[in-house]
Amino acid sequence: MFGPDSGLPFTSEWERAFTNRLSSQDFFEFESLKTPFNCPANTVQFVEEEAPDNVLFLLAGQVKLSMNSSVGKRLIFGIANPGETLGLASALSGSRYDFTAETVSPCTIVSLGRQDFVEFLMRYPSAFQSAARELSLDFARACEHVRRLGLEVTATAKLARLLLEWCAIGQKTEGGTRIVCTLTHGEIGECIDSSRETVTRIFTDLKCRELLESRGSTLIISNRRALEIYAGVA
Amino acid sequence: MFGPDSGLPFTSEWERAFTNRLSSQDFFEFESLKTPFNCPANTVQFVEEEAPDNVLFLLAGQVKLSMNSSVGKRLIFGIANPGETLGLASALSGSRYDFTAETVSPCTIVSLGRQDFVEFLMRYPSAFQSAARELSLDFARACEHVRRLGLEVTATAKLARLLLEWCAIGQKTEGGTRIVCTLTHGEIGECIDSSRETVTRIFTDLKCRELLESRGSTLIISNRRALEIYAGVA
DNA sequence: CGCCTAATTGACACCTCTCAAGATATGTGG
DNA sequence: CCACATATCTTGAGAGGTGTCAATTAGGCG
Repeated sequence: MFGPDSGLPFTSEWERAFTNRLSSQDFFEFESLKTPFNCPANTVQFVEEEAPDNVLFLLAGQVKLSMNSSVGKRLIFGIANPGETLGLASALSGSRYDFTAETVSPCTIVSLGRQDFVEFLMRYPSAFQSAARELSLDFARACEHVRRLGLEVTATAKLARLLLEWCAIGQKTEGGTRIVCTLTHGEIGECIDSSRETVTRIFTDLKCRELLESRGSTLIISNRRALEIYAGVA
Repeated sequence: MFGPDSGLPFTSEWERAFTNRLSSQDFFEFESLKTPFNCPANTVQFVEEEAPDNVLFLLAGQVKLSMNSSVGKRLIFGIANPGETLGLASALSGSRYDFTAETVSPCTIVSLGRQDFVEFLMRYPSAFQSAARELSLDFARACEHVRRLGLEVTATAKLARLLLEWCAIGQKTEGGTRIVCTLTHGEIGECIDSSRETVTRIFTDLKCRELLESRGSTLIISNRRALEIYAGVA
């Protein structure tokens, strides 16, 4: 398995933070809690409203976090990347999962029992602090989602805001900011609460105005400021 | 000030949880961190995007939590009641406030410096756990808001879902569930991302269908199930 | 090459926003 | 108690954005 100096990826930032402070014995205790596994794409890890038995640590792959209504409508809450923790809020409060988690690519995941996880955190305040920080960031992301859905009036502004959020983690080049987006138009629509067709129309419009370029799954935004102004993003 | 057995209200559930486990000396250390004050209605406590210098504990009164766009649009995130902590996520991560907090009635508030608060939590894991639980509930509430805005299609469904959420904390009587709502139609609109007029129209419609009664600031929902079905709430 | 998914584009309907006018309620001062 | 001011609610009419349905094209993969 992984050790403090193994060089293998840690499950998340907080794990790296606290394993550095553990003795070998404590570290092995933590290791014994881990149950890693691999799974293919399109596998549901847990479903919203389910009781939170486990916390998941995403080592490799991507996981789609979504909310589903009984009438079939779906809203994509976000895409989790390696290093992120899934079901953290539910683990800490014991309330049911807030969203559904489904792999979008083959994943390596570590699963910890909720009780074991909580008890472990109680013994290592620095680990607890890191977990709390991650949870705070989850909260901030949820707030950002509320802003995107509720504060922007038109679908154009919502999409522009989403693109600008993606820019924050995109790669900056001389030609602009590059974003790799493997989502379909339909899925992008589920991120901003609009239809597949509307996303297509807005993309076409943005390309005509030279605010956006796309090559395959890569999006390029040459002038972020112009995009903000055109879409009237707050 | 307040002591473990003073009988006065505690700032929140987590405070009650951990003060019971503290020695007198530790308790007085916590007390020394507190800086309580009173303030009138319509006072802004902190603004979104501001650096989080303090954590606030609401002892009495109500505080409106909202998000504002640069073009004047506003979204009401929620109303905080006595016992709730404001700015908890920002305190733990250090990132800027996610929303604006403004009193809607005269309030009694305890303010703690962010650093003092975090250091205190690090020394008392049980307090930390309670704080984490409250933060998790904040996260769940944010998710619920995302659902309300994004998963429901019509304004009627969004409003119905909001009413049903309020029912959860409302008073159950033989005639139905009673909710005290001091928000104006315009403010309710800001909760569900629709206009003042739309709220009026939907309220009128619901009353005609006998799904809702209103007497002053009291709303009565006699048949929650019927409301769910009519609005097609997920 | 053929199939299948995704993207594209157009037409139309509908919900909701905006604007406008008026009614009702609440509060204030004489 | 009345007159007035302010805030909130109510209702109607028109316009615009977006969803839905439908038909076609493009792209990926065996």
